Amino acid sequence: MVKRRQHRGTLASVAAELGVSRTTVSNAYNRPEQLSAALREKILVAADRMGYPGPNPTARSLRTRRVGSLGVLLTEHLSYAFEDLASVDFLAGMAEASSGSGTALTLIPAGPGASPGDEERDALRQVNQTPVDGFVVYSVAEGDPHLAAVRGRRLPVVICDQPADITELPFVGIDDYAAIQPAARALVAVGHRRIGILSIRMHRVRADGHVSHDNIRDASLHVQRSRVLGALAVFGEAGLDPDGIPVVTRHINDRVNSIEAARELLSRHPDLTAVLCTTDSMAFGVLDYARGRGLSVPADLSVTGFDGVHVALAQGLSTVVQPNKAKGAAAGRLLLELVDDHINDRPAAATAPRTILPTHFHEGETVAPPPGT
Amino acid sequence: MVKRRQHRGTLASVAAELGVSRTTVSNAYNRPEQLSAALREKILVAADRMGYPGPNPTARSLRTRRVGSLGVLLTEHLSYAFEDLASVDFLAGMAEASSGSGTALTLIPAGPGASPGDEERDALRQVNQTPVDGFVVYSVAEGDPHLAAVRGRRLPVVICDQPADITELPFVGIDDYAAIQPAARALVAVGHRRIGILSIRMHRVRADGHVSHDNIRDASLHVQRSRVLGALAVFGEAGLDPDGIPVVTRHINDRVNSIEAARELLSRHPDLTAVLCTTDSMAFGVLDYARGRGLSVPADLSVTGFDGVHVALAQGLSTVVQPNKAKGAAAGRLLLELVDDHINDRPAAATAPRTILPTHFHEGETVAPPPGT
DNA sequence: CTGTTAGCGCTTTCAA
DNA sequence: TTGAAAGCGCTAACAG
Repeated sequence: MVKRRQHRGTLASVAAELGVSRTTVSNAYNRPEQLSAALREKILVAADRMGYPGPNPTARSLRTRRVGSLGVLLTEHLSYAFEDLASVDFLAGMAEASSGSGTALTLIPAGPGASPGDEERDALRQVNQTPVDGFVVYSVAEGDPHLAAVRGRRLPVVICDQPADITELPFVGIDDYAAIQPAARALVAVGHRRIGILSIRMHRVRADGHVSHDNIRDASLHVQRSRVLGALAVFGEAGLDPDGIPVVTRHINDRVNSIEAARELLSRHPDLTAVLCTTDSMAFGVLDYARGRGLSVPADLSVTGFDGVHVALAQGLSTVVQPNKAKGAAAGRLLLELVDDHINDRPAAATAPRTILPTHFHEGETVAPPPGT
Repeated sequence: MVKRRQHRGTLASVAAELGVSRTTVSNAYNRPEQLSAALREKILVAADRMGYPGPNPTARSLRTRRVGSLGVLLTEHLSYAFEDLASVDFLAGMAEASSGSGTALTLIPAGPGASPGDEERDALRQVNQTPVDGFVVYSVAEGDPHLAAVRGRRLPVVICDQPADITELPFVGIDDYAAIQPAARALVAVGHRRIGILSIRMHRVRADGHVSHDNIRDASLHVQRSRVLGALAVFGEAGLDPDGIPVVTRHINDRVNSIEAARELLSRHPDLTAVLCTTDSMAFGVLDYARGRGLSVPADLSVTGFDGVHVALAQGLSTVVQPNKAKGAAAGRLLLELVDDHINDRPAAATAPRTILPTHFHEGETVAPPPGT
């Protein structure tokens, strides 16, 4: 017996069928120039007839040390990522970068694992189990165990948005602290003095409701922290009492939670004349809530957002526009380069590149002087 | 020399370091109950110290024949998928299904390949190169070579939306022909007689502009074809001359193209009092165009959409609502089951399951009697 | 509870 | 142009 090497569809089985060597069949797929066109055609036809789908990608990866897919690690449940238009735009950018090079995109489920006690082991498992050539880590909290797991796996990594303080790793993001300031200034410029802030989560663990400013300062989610602090700085400079500015957060920024957050803020502080939001999704919540209460925006209440997603711009929201798609494209392209270097054993750059993309304030139509001015 | 088996970080190197066998180290990761807690801990700690990130997923996959990721094959360029809110909702559903089971999601770049001549070989390469446990094929044209490539690879497959006529493969979708009819009926019910139709592409190759009804009948994209034919049937029953109903298509349904399509339709047929669209995105294009021309909707022009994406409902568009997210979840769950059966050599069901999900018409506020009634 | 043996399917020198 | 040999890193029997 000839060592039953031709299970169902393997290179070996095709080679055996045709009486050529495995190398030759392999070459037919990977190095057309290494054999005659006629032989190549003969092999491909035979393979087709035998139902051989071509070299098994897993085996090939093991040998070549290249998978052909970039991993994307997203905060929290994967399905939230698709509900937030900003992260969808980011993914569109990544898709553009990766598909340009024929590389696939693998979305890693980074949800809180099945066993709450052993979150770290779960995270390790989720991250380590999936074959990829490198990772883009998108907007993850500082102490997230998934991030630790990604770093443990000796593969190229690009961080997008947060954590922002890991200088050893390449970074793509914006200057959140400065970016939000034009929105805050727009509000004080037209005379608002009683302003509230709505933000999505600042910590990995859920803690909805009013947050103290101390709490903000040691938030583990840098992006939200910077935006809130940036706005507070502007309000302080304008002579407002920073401590008089209520900040309400929600862990998830979907429709229901955003409306609920607006209700919490505005029913507890009915005197507010403006709400600054750290995402467009929360601003939509304020708009919805205001509509429900018969408040007119901006006559009765001014609102600003952050992100500049399509719908926000189309609806005339006054908001900070950040280049979400460009961010994804930049992160994707950078990672592709790093992967290439890594696979070819080229040394990494001495210092990790940091790309800070520009933002701008879109005036929109949801800011006006406070009522009675 | 001991056969330098400890390159940098391998199971073998950890085993050698500790003087145990590879099996034992493997068990420490995969079968905790097979060794003492103390030894396991010792191994895990040593691995950590040595910078061993745990079993290489590619090698593991090769051995276990399981990758831990589901492939999603999307029409056209990957980045379009993120621009269309309906497909984003679909992906959210898939993400929900897959992450529930700790499985990742791999998006296959199915764009028209680099070499236009050899599209088929390119498609094969893209599909065959990526390690996955199975595929969900989302809304792909009948003759698409990527679909052929997917079928060639002997892995479980679920088709979503189209092609609808491959009865050998499991299918998840809706009844497009019937689904659009309430929208068409809503228009004729209030008295519209001069109606235009806007649709996204019906063929794989780009062909923007007015299309003949013959052209529609042999469209390779079943979904669009069914929607248009379903609407035409209603109009015919209502006594309209089907041939008098202009149909305009665009290959891509982004904002710019949709507005442009609306312009083409309405400037060539200024007498139209209503536009039925086969996607919400195109309906938005009509709304935008109408606003630009000073036309009031629905007083001057009635509009209906299809998909029922969040924004459409929020904006009061009269549209057909289909359960995009549920479709993704159903397809994902089904594929997970099939993958499980496949890996455990359980035989597939004799007949491929077909899941047809329900749809409904959302009345909205963009349909009213034609002007002058 | 631990170790030995035998591959998973492929690519890659190197030699013919 | 083609082929033989040598693994890539791991896990699944099976036997101790």
